Amino acid sequence: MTETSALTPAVGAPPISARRAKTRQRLLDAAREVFAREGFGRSTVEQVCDAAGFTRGAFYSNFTSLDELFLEMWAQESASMLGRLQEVADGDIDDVRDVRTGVERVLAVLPVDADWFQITSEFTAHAVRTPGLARVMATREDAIQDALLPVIDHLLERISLRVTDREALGRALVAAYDGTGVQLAVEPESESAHRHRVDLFALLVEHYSEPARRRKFLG
Amino acid sequence: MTETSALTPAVGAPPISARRAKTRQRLLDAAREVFAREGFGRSTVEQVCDAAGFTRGAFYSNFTSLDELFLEMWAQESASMLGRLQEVADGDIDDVRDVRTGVERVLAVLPVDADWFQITSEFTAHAVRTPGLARVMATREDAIQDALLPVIDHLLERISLRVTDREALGRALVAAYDGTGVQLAVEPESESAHRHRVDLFALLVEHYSEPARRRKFLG
DNA sequence: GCGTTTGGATACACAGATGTATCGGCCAGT
DNA sequence: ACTGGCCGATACATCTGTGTATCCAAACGC
Repeated sequence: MTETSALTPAVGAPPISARRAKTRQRLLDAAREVFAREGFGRSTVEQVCDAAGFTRGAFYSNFTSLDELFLEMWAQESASMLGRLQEVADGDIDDVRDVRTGVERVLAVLPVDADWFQITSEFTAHAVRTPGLARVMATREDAIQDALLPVIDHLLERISLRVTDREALGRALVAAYDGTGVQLAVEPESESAHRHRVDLFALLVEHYSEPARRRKFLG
Repeated sequence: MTETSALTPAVGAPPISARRAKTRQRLLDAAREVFAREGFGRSTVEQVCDAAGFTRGAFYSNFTSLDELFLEMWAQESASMLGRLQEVADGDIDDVRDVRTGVERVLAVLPVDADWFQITSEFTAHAVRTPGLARVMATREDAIQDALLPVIDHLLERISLRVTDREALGRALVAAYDGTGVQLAVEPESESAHRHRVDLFALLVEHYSEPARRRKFLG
């Protein structure tokens, strides 16, 4: 279900008071922290409540299960990421002169912290074996591509390039992001790991683009 | 001195009887199945024992914790994968005429099943927050590269190519493997997902290689 | 064959997590 | 202020998993 930011009270459901919204958010924030530290499977309701400064009563008043909390936290964080991506497209890109600087601009807004990688990684594993969640994951892939490609388009236009195969580029970038994420998480603070990530992204973008003015040569 | 039938007589440790080795293996096999189905964090000793057809007594007689069992299972599976990779290098490659067929040959021996992806994915997350295990992961990366690159070399030699930047290619391939693994797991049985994986591998190999006979042109 | 040893089964004591039922304080609106 | 309802705290019953101590049977040496 995509009852994401709870800004839209479902019809028939009681409206959410400001107080309630605040404790919900504190629980969500605490959950992110605890899941990252303990792992999703090993986290307990009580740990989350402790981290949020509540007792379990607050939790059961707001959520029915850890799974539900996890899902909402995930949706929130994903939405936030897509929002930041959008800001790159809307922001000032005059200083972007080549593919690399464009790539770095994009990567700067994506969450690189190990915490988020761990959460994502476990969620993925969890989702794969949970039919309902598998679709959430697939949807996420699509959403990322939908948000990412316009940004790429915009940046490439700035340097007179155009994407040749959007589908392939989108998939490859998502894969590259996930794959290099593992390496970044395993060897944190490694400068070379980050450089390799940028290299890989730039390579992909360049491979799937061509000069904007002319059609692709055949022959 | 009746230290007769020990397979690996670790100094100080009691030798492992054939019977013991067999139950250990049954537990290890069961663990792979249960971890994939339930997730590592949510698996219990009893679930593993049930799947293996034992009681918890057998488990505690052979392992001290689930972590230990997990680690041994992981090591076993990894070793098996590297072994199969080696077989590709040693096997008949006369029919490999281009990069794509070589890539397909390699990918065919790597474990593509969703089970293994899930296990790996959770283990990675787990390892990142467990200092001792992080090194195991880093070592695994190195081991994969060490096993993979000679195979690549061998296959490329067959079609008169040579690798230009081994380090970069190794990292990129591992990242591509992990990254596309997510996609394959999320949309199982998708033909296009597999094709995209092959495309990505081929692209990387081609980008990081050059004709074997001549040195790289500069200028 | 026959003890001896080895290895897995059984039983138990304990720790920790869950979910629910209930209570009480805090913040509206008048 | 007063009060009614919301919302988080508290207490309890229950369940599940763990680890260990002990028992019993099958395998091995002589």
